[in-house]
Amino acid sequence: MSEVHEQGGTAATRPTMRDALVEAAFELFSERGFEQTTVDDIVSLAGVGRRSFFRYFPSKEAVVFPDHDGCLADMTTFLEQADPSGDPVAQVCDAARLVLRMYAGNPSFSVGRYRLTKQVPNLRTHELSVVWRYERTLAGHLRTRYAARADGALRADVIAAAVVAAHNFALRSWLRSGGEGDVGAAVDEALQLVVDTWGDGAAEGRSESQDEEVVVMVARRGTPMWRVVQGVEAALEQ
Amino acid sequence: MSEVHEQGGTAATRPTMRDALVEAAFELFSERGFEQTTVDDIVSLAGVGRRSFFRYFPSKEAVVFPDHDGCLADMTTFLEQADPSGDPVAQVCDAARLVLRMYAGNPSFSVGRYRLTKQVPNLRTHELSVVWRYERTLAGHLRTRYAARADGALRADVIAAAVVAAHNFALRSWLRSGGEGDVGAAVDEALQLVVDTWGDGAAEGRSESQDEEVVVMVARRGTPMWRVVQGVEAALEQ
DNA sequence: TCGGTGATGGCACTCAGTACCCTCGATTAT
DNA sequence: ATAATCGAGGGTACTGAGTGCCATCACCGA
Repeated sequence: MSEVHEQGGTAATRPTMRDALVEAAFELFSERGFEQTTVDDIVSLAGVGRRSFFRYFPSKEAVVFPDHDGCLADMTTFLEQADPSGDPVAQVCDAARLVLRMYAGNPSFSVGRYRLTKQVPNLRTHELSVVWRYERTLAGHLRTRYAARADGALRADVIAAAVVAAHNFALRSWLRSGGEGDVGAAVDEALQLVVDTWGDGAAEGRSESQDEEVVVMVARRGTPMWRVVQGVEAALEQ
Repeated sequence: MSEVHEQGGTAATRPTMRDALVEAAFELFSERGFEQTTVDDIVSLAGVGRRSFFRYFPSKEAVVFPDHDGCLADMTTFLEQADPSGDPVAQVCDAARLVLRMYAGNPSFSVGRYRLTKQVPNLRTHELSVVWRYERTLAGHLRTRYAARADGALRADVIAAAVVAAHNFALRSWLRSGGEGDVGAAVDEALQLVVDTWGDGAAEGRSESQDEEVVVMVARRGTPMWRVVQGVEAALEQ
């Protein structure tokens, strides 16, 4: 387990300039707005050259989301190390909680950023692409775990979208409140809906394990046969 | 029911210039790529002034999605006119099918656009914001319909995300294939997963109709598959 | 001390997007 | 009929994001 993703090498050398840029950017963004702030304004406040800004951030929007690259990498390694026999839905929920932890770890920054992204269309769009990468990462994990199922890829995409939606629902509610209350509990509650619906021991009726010998398959009349077989197969052969 | 959203007034006057720009843009995009094409290239091929391009499209990316504004408006009116007593999940699925119809109504255009958006990050991001508007529209409908439930807003967001994910799963598969096969059926099948999970008469409390609707198959773990299939088949198809 | 490497600054350039103003044609009021 | 108005489009010039290229400087191994 490496450190919590200090993307530089030896701990304290790299962050200086990058952090200075982020700090300067947020100072200007919050006092005069995103679109009213030019990159030249940021670099002159940070006391660095203009060219250096684009060495650290690919665009002016990216400086608003400086921590997501590392978090995405953390999520990726987390899922790679996940137990191949555990409930994949629970695993992607835990992966989503990594993102939450990042937001909750810096409430004032997160709330400030939220207010900013809410107002600036460009930032909203950029946030969508950030969220999209998380969602694709979760979906990728689920796809490999559901590879045996005929509808595995579809299930993976749907569940990943549901997890992200539930996570964002609770997160945004917390951000809207200004960072008051227990986000962790709120996200747990929201994700519970997804786990109850899609996780192991939910849905098409593996009736818990009251016996360990019996499997119950529930299907609506008219369900295509292949779908039934799939469900039974998944339950029996796992 | 107005016409299928001819956003101009008297049918044939408006489209000329807008369509000419779209056509010119796609010709250049497909032959030399999106980023290698400037707005000046487009307007000179279309034979119009540069300023006119930005009168019709707010950005260079927007010309790639010329039909989504109208489709979003159609979706909005469709949901406004939806039966307040019908299954809201089925309604948002039908709303999603409006988008599908737009894609399916012009396969070659849709496939060309897909190949483009797959390669160009800027276009992928722009597509995300387009999809996001659809999702928020669906979620808004579900929120009003689920207003009575304590977790209504959460359910609305999760279901909307699931519908969009299922729709896009089938749509993208079709686009990847170059437009071969029956998209409608594929989307129906994908959305069925969502309806089965979240729609009226699914999951949580639909024990009231368990008699004529549901079949329960009980088997011991280790039962040969053919025996299970036999039993289920007998129960389902009698 | 020299050469290499990586981080940074500076300059110039392209191009998206916008503000402002012009032209032209059609409609309408006087 | 002429003038005023208005809407669609063209043209010019400007801002600012993002990039390519090169110079500089610090550090480091030989």
